[in-house]
Amino acid sequence: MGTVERKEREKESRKESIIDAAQKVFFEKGLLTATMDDIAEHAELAKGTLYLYYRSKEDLYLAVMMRGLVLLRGMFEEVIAQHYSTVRTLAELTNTFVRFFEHHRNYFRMFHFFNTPQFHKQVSEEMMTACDRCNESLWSLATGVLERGRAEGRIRTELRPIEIVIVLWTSASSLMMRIDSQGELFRQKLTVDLEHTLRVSNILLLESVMTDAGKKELSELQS
Amino acid sequence: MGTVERKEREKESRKESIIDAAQKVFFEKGLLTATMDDIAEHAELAKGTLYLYYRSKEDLYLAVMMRGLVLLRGMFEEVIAQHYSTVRTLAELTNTFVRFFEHHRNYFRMFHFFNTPQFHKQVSEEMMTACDRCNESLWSLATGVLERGRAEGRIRTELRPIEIVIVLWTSASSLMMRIDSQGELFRQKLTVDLEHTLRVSNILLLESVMTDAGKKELSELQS
DNA sequence: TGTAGTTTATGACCAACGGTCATTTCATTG
DNA sequence: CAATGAAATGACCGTTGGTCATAAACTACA
Repeated sequence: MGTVERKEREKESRKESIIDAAQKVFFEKGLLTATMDDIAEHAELAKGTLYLYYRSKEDLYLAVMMRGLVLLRGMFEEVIAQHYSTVRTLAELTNTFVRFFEHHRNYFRMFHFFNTPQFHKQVSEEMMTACDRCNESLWSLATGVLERGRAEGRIRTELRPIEIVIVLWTSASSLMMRIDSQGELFRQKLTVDLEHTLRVSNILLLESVMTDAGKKELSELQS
Repeated sequence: MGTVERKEREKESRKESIIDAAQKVFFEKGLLTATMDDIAEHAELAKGTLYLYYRSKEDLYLAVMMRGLVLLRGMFEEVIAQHYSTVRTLAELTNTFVRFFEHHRNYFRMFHFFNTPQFHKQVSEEMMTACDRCNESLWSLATGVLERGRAEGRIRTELRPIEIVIVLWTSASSLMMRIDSQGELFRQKLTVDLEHTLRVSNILLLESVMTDAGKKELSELQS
């Protein structure tokens, strides 16, 4: 009598196929322009059915965004699995984040709304904590590396590892967000290449949290 | 026959009083929750009248936001007028930005939407360029200081002054934005004091764009 | 296989809201 | 005091997120 289990599986796969549809629509139109009717049509379901599986449009949006977080975490894990030196690992993690931005921009864009104040109110408690957990597990990969670097005397101690992650992540994200939305404007009106700004800024930030030993190793890596 | 001039003045003051009403409502409810009916009521006008003066809700929002930009620019100008040394001026500008965040948080919050991709589409061309100009004039205050610092050999040359401004501004803003929306969460769940993170991160960033001479002067200022 | 009972799906419907426009009100002018 | 033009109004519209009474599909058991 595996009926219950089968139902469970079916429910799960239905949820997934709804996310598939939502992803297509959100990627194409963004949060504000996408409509639930639109998603329902892509999912070949009635609108009401969507609400049996997700509490709100925003919940659905976050469900898609979490796929991006999981993807990025996988990329981070791959880097760490290479067992580079601490300093090199940090540099590679930074580059990986930039690569994620370049290759999976649709997912990256979704991260922005997670920081929008008004956005949170539309989201269910469960989905919010699920996202928080996912985000935390991502950051903890980096804090792990930083702790090792601290023990090795490569990382300065003014900031805790978690604080360093926050600074690096926040600063890189917001610069990439700006590239995404205003990159062309900056290039044309101010002749600024924000991609260049991003690369240099990442290096400067990394340097700024490293001891002299760390800086030395980092600069050797650049060449 | 100053009729035309008087009409012009009246129109201007009507626009201002609409912004007054909009400001009250936006401060209280934010962009998404605030409604045009709400603003109309506060302005003691019919909703249709608002649209005689502003093209859209978003235009109105930006009109309020620009007050914040102007206010901040004034604060920056005051700092510069003190004629501190270049390094000290930069440090003071950074602190001023943080102070603006602390004392005028309602304005600061509005800055966020300016970077939201979907947001731009609802905004009229004129309002957009007006904001751009305002923002530019703000940033150019800082680039001016940085250029002087460069000439004095206090500022590194890997990044152009405008790029440095972008990095400092973007990174500080996004950290403050996070403090605003998730500060308590971080304090409770990760025991992280993001205000502390912000202060240190600002110093690290400043250091990272300075030459040794600049760094020396900066560290003397801290004590 | 038939039927009672339960789960899942549906789409007409609702309320809220941004924005419009025909109509009215007000001010200016000669 | 009309005549003319500008400014203000609010009923109205289309869109959209979300709901819920009803229907369809599926399960379980006799």
